[in-house]
Amino acid sequence: MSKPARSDGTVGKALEILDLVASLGRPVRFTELLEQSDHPKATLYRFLQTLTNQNMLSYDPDTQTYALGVRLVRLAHAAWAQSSLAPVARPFIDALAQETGETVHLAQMEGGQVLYVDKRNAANPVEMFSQAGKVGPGYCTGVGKAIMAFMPQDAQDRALSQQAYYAYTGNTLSSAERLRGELEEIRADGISYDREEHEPGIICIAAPILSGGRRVIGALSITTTTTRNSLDGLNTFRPALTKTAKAIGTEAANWQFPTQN
Amino acid sequence: MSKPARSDGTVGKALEILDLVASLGRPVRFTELLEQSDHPKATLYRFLQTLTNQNMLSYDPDTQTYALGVRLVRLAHAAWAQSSLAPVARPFIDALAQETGETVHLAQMEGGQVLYVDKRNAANPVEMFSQAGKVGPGYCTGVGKAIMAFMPQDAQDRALSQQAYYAYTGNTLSSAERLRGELEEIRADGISYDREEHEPGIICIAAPILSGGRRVIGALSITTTTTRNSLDGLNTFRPALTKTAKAIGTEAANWQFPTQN
DNA sequence: GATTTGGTTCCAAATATTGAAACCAAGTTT
DNA sequence: AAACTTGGTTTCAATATTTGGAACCAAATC
Repeated sequence: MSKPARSDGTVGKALEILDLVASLGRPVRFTELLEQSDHPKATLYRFLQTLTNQNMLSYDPDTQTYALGVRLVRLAHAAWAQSSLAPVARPFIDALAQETGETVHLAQMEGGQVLYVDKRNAANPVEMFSQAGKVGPGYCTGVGKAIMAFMPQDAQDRALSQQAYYAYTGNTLSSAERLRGELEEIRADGISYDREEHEPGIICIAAPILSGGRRVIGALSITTTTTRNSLDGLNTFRPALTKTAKAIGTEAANWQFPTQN
Repeated sequence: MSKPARSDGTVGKALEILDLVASLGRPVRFTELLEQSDHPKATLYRFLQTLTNQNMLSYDPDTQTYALGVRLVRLAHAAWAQSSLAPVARPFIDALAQETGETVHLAQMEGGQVLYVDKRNAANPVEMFSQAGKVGPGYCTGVGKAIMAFMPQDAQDRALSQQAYYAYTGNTLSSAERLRGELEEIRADGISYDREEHEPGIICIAAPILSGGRRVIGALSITTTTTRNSLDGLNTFRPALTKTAKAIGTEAANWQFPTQN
């Protein structure tokens, strides 16, 4: 603690409160928030008022609780649709899932965490809103490592410092040094693996998506279980995976919004 | 224009900018935003900085454009998951779609507009993130009218004044007075219809969802086309629809977050 | 009837926002 | 090549907002 945490004025504080509500994962009472946030009563109260007015929060008078508001859903829909990554990648992901018969993830990174923006499961063809938007740790997932490996130095340093390095399994890379070492290899190789580092029995192979072949904007992974398949088995998907990732990267770079001049 | 529009201080202005970016529907240049927003250069610049810092916007250095950021997607996921409506309604919607063989929508209202939070199509079993989050007009959709009909007076008045009353079709209710009249009937009857008021050939039957039988928190609709079915045909679904809506309403009211005491 | 708990309002002091204007870097035009 | 755009960033004093301690209110509890 005691991190000044570049706090971006009033707007930053308001968003912090949204995150707080989100992190609790359920509708919350005023007092509960008061305990968590270090704002005085009056201040918190006004933020809550404002955010509720703005439909960023909703207030349920029956239970006297605050929850995240519908405006977020609307904005997120727009975000998804106007991103150059997710909509562009969609058909490619479909194809890859089809071809491999395994689960495919598309992820971006936010604040050191991995954010899954799309997912395709060979079994049920389309995944649902309630799935996209999930977050996961960066340091022990295939997509997280793939993205970090290709970040510019300063961003990578920041990301490395934001990891928790909790050892989920015996294979988890549990220090910044070890992770940094692996990132170098990944950068050289162009591929990352999750060797049961996050969950026992779950393995994956991932590749970064480089916009125009240069700037990393996300990652693509093929996930399976050790009972279904193996790392060697995943390796047979490598050509398809890298080809798809590259295709998405060029497509995303070229994706100019329709109204260009 | 010239509407003071209860502007909730700095936070409100920042969110206004997010909406602006969202409304343009594609990545936008600084100057473009400058023209649209009535902020001076320096002010807009700082807002953009802040929002980008906060991952509410993303900046693409290649194209020099701003787009909505990934943090929104993460927050929206949480919003969806912690809402007492959408997750609770899910299995009911599945069942209703199954039973009727028609398309089922679940909607809430935000700022006079209808926001679709879930959708189930008999044909493709699950609908996708890119679909949930869409918005539509309130005054000429079944769900919109169902929700407004059951709002408390002051909220209804506000909603009525927020409608555009553009006549999409010959059947569109194109004035607040006519709409108000219909809302009364809907309130008495407990059911609303869309009689090709928004799109020719598209009809629907909708029912409000009342939390604990009192407070309206959304609406449920069964949609079809005039070629597939008819208003009379839709009416045969009425019992199933109202039963489902009522079931969701009680369930949502009882839905106390797990960690209760 | 007194006391606690949960929420809302007041107001002066502290702080953040504001925007005109200056500035800078790249491209264009002349 | 000099002058002039266009697009973006920074400065700084004036101004408007936010801040939070404390008072206040209502409802539930002792």
